[in-house]
Amino acid sequence: MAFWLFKTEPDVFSIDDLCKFGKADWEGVRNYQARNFLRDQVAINDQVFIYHSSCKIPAIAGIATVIKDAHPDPTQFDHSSPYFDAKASKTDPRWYQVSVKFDQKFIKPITLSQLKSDSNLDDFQLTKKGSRLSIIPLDEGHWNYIIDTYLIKF
DNA sequence: GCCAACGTTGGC
DNA sequence: GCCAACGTTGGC
Repeated sequence: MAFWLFKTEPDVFSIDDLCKFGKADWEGVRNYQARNFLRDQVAINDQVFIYHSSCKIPAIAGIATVIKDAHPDPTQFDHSSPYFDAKASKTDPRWYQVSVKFDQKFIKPITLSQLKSDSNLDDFQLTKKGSRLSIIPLDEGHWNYIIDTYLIKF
């Protein structure tokens, strides 16, 4: 089992949407490095931090679990989709998605500001300046550290 | 294969 | 809305 952070703009798709629908196809990833992670490494049962970006308080908002590994992202073939890609074909798909299920929404999101000020997370890609990757791997140590340190326990 | 121009991301 | 950082494109 591996650990990941998936970015999403909450105005487009939020942890609340994932909670409401229960599961989702993680569509619309249009960056080759992120695509390669999705296609080659993300596996069923992997754990995923759902991260809200481009919003008032950027933060890890909850957790999801991978329920289906890579398959072609159908929005690349859909002319009416903002994710349409004229250079992709069904015989030679360019973009992939995985499917995730809702696991939990944090009562208190773990903010980027918190993570950035933690020197134990200096080598976490998310906290690095100019990090734009939307699918970020993290090791089990980082995953557990973040949960143990920042998740409010009840 | 280099690199300038352009486009996008995303924090602030 | 600004802009730094990064990714992509395309001429040469």
